[in-house]
Amino acid sequence: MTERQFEVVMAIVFEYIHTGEPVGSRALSKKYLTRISAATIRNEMSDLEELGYITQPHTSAGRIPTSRAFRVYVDSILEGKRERSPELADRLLDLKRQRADFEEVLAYSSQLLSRATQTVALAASAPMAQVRLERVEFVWIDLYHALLLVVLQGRLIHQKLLNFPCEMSREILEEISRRINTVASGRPWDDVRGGLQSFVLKELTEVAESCRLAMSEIDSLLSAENFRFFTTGVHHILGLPDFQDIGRLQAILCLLEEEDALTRMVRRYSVKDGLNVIIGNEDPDSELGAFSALFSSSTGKGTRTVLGLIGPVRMDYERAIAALETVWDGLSGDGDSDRP
Amino acid sequence: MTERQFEVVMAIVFEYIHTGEPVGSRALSKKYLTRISAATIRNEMSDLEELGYITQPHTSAGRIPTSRAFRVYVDSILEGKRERSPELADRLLDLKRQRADFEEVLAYSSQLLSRATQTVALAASAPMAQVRLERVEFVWIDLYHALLLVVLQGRLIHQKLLNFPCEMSREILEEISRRINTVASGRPWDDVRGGLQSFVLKELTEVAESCRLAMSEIDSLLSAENFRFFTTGVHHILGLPDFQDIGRLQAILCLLEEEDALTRMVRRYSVKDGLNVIIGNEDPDSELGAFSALFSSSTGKGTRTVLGLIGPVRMDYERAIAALETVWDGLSGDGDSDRP
DNA sequence: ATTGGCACTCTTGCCTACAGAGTGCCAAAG
DNA sequence: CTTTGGCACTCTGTAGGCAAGAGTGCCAAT
Repeated sequence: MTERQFEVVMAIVFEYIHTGEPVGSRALSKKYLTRISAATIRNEMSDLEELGYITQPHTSAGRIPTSRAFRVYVDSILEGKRERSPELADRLLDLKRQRADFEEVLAYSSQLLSRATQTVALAASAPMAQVRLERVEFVWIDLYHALLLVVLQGRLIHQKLLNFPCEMSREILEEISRRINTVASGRPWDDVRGGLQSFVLKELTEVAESCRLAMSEIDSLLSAENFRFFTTGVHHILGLPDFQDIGRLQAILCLLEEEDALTRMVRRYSVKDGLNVIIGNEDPDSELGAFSALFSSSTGKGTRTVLGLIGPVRMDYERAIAALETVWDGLSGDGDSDRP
Repeated sequence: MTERQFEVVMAIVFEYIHTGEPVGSRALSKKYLTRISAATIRNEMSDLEELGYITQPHTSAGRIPTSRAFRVYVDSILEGKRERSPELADRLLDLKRQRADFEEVLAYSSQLLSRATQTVALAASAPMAQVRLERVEFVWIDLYHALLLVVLQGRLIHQKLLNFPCEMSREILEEISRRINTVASGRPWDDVRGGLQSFVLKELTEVAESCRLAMSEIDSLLSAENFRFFTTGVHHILGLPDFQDIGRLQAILCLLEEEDALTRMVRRYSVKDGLNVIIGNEDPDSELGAFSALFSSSTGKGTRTVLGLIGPVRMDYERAIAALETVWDGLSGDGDSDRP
């Protein structure tokens, strides 16, 4: 692709993002590429169509960029340096000042991002296999129930109400906590789970069944699948002019309502740390359909954190990327040691 | 309103619910009221329009029932006895068998109801002012943080991560728990909060600020406003033929995403126990717009539980009411003493 | 009080015509 | 060989006109 073809692609994507309508050669020549005439641009466009960067909805309409063109556009934005949008800075100060529960911070980040970009925002975190336990606690409720609390590094807390198959006194629960904490505190769960299981079971044979239950619940709480999601701003995408036809909206709503689907998506598109951009149906297996997604993710202290947004393919990537990076900085920043 | 007018209203509503189109006199005469002729029905319809039960979208179109007609229709359904739909019974067995966390049961009920009715379902619970505390527990995290657990009757657990303004040792936290539990266990929070506050503060002056924080957090956890919502099935209402026009959808999505708005609505429309039906813009202040809502609610053991669904005004109330009652029975049933 | 008949009204779908926008190609100029 | 202006062609979207269909309102007869 020549330098000039690149410029044409960039101009087409830019114009299309801002108008939503097929872009004609004359408009390009007038608004962006005044040096070259419409006829020349027509020739270039003809070539670009063959190369798969643009398409015509029908003969004698302007051109629409394909996902390939969006990819070029987005990559070009990502290459350059962006400055963080200053409007969000104030809000981020609040976010850092209130040293709240990390889950609250996630929820707030999601809200912030959604409002800033007018798209659906999504924040999530999940423990990794290498996560280190701070402490495990059983809060006795009654003879058959206890609340299992797993405190991870960085004040992340996971919990589950347990229903034991046999009677469990307060003392036995304390005994189990003590044993688990002795072995597991400060160590990666993956390293201790094997030894711990046999150790606890051997010592406490009369409540073995309940112990096994407790161990397996800790296991599933700490499994890498166990993302906790915060989605915000679904109503924003209803207002977009792109989605008159409701079918696509329905598809994305189904996706957002099903935690399994979200998990699949997040696991698939945040494999490498940092900012990932997934465009429309660039990947035919994605469940995004006519939507694009940006994900920023990182792994720290055994916890995987993801912040992302989902919007129309024809979204203002420049603004979206800037907003995501700003909020991400606030979320993962080492402001006051609130986070991995 | 005469007996025959009532029949006409019922027939119009029934037909409109099932076709979605204005109902003409001829169709009524043919399908529902074969004894009387179309002309007679036209006369009745003319009267019913004056009475405000039906409207014409334009001259020479069929009639559309107003919210007043829907009210008559729904009241007539509610008067009769309904049998519980047997298809849901199997699922409810599962729901009862797994004696899970009450919040999990709520979430599952919401899913069940949503799937059964193809509408948005909503389940919620909140403590009442008269709620009795089972126990209060502080789980020490570090010198400045603890997890506050408030265990209510019926194994309902509320929690909040606290961030203390001064150092709090494990021992002090245990001391505070012990004091609170001595006074508050098994008693209504409203009765003890006043005395408790001064009692705890007097004894533990050096950590007074932190104690005050803890007390006020318990207060807000137990405030009647503090509903926990589970909404499911938003994608269903996108498929409905009624909402081509996206504006109304956006309104309802905003409502569903904002907990404050949901709380307002639930508090307003579940004042009396049992089944409440709110129709379209029968109440001009409601934020439902073009939607109807059914709410079933009850107060038991100091906890208010609400199960409801939101669908188009033109919804199949008969099915919806049956489904809601079935799931509600399962949710609030005394199956195995899991609930208020 | 009820009913059949008839004129009137309003929507919907369909066809045509037409303006507008954009391309593709060609021939001329650089 | 590249660039450019010109021109014919194609497709969309909109507006107007027309006919069919559905439903009402009214009136006179039962």
